[in-house]
Amino acid sequence: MAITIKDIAKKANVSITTVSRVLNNKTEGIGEETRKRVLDIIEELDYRPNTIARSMVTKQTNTIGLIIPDIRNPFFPELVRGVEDFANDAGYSVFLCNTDGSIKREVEALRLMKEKNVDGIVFTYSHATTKHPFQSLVHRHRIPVVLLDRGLDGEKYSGVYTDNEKAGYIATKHLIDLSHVQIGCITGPEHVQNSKDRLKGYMKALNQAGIPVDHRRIVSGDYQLEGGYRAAKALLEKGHVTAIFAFNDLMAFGVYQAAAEMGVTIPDDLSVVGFDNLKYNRLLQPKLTTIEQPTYEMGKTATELLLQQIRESKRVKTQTIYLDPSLIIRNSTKKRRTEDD
Amino acid sequence: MAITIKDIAKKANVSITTVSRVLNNKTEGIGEETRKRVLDIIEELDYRPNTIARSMVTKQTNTIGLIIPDIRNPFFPELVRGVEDFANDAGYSVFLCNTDGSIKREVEALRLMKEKNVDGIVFTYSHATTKHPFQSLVHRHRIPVVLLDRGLDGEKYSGVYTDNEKAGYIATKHLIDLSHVQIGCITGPEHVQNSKDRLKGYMKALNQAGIPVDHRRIVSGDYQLEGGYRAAKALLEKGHVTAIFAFNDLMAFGVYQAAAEMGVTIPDDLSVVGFDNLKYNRLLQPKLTTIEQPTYEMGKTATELLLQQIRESKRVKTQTIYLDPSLIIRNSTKKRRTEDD
DNA sequence: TTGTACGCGTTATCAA
DNA sequence: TTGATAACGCGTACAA
Repeated sequence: MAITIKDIAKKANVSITTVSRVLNNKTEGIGEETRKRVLDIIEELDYRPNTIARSMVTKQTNTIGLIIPDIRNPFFPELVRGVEDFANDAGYSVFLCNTDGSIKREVEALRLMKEKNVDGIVFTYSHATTKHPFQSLVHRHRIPVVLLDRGLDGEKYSGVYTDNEKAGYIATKHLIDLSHVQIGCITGPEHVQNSKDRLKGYMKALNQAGIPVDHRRIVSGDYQLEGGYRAAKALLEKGHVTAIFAFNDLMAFGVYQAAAEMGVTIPDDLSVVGFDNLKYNRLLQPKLTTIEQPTYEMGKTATELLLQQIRESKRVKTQTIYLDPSLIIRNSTKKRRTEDD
Repeated sequence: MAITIKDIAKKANVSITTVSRVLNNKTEGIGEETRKRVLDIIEELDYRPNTIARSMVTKQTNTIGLIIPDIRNPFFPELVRGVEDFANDAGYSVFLCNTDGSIKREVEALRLMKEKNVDGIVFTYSHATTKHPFQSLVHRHRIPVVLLDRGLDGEKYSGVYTDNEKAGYIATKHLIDLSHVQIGCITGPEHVQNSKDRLKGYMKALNQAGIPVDHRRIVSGDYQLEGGYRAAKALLEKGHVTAIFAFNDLMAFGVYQAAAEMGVTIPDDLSVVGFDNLKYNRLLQPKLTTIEQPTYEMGKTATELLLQQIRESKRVKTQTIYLDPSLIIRNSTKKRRTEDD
């Protein structure tokens, strides 16, 4: 059998209460002498309190859940480390759960987290619909939640996001500044909030420049390389684009592939802007102009917010934090060749 | 307050024992009628048993720990999904922990897992030294462990690996078959077992072909892009290599960068073989010849072994499983130009 | 300053 | 077929 608080108590000739006090650093009501004796014995036996038993009474597990679509999407590892590092430093462990963006699995994950009695959940919410069962679940269990990266209309829950509308705006503006007019864009899945916001920014930039929005130039992607490839093919075949704004780098990779196959040269024939500034996009030739979001930071911030919410369980007012994106100009964008050149 | 087994019992006019039986599908000793009644009420109240309380008595948490160096290394997400998917399907949750390959953090992670009472641990063991505190920890707590990807000399613990020696052999053999003689190699960190094994394979192939091993052609890397870059620069500057075998794709990426900077053309001036077959190495130009290992499968298999060990807690004999690597020939390797050409 | 005793929600043992 | 009750290991109100 594992060694328990009782064993320590017996060996130190004190009650378990006393040991418990020492364990929890209760300063008052304990003799310096006994404290030391207990501490020594704890050390000697390498005793660790049983967190399960402790949780039974404290109702806390020092554990949080992290629900994401798919860790294999290269955007997420950085985010996950942000969450993990902050959580660990604060004494929390994290359950990781992949849902592949399926509502069914999101609900399962949520239930699971509840059963595991996590103290809170960081959730990258793939479905920006208010009908998501998420709402009733969270509400019924009163479990602290912070949304991350992908949110929900309104500010009903705390959340940490990149300012996606702004990002979409500056990316598109950059292309406009390079004299591009026929600017295609490849969105993420339709139900993902950050994609919607990036699209807003895209349209805003066009409107502001007096360029009419042509819906044939807006193609749905899936945030995967393959979707970017297909979308780019469609855009390039229908012609009439001199630039493409892909809503993430992965899809921009697909654009590169499609362009290569079709004999379209980047950036001479086609300018490309991506999103995320993935570490390994430096492999691309030419180097990709892209939007950088502070991914690691986002994970950290979300976790910070969550722990805050957990500790001051009184209704801390929900906060929504938008972090600033920035445009990184490299070699995949270039001034459009005009008839005059 | 959350709803408990008591509430169900009261509402169904039965004892908690009966409810517990229904919950655990005890077939014998329960009336079909009462079972149904209880089940209905459980459904009606959407009751879920408290896993913590359950764990208190069963000594099982249905949780496993997964300890890896860094999820941001693109090799690991695939591995992690393999573990996660298998574990989840079997009703287990997984704690993820990054150690950055530091022994100190590995030990911390191990302790943490122990405190969280995980039923078992999947561990990618960065330090193939028998002095690792890991040993005493695991032994003292009698906690099932399966090593993954990176092991330990000997077969003291169950483990799932790629047959790295074979992989190193076929990669090198491929270069030799292309008439290369001056073949450099960039290893992983020195204390990592899989790097040692790959090196064995490399040497074996050279020996078999009667090519003397030149230790100036063996450079230590770190399994990171940057280390591959530095090592490649060293190899190319000292000259005398017409081919490089990088012990992972990430470092092969670094080789590409170094080559580009130094005006060395792949594959005309330099053949390159990588290792891992990362999904996004398809972005490289020319496409990378590499070793594929069944990463996802490895994660699955390791978890399968672990759960087996957990369930049949009687000393299941330790198993070591080697999965087969395969060589994927693309465009980064080419027959060496000889003086006769 | 220290200790006794109860409760957390569940399973398991034994009796009815 | 069912139920009363003792564990599991810890924190804590209350008593000493």
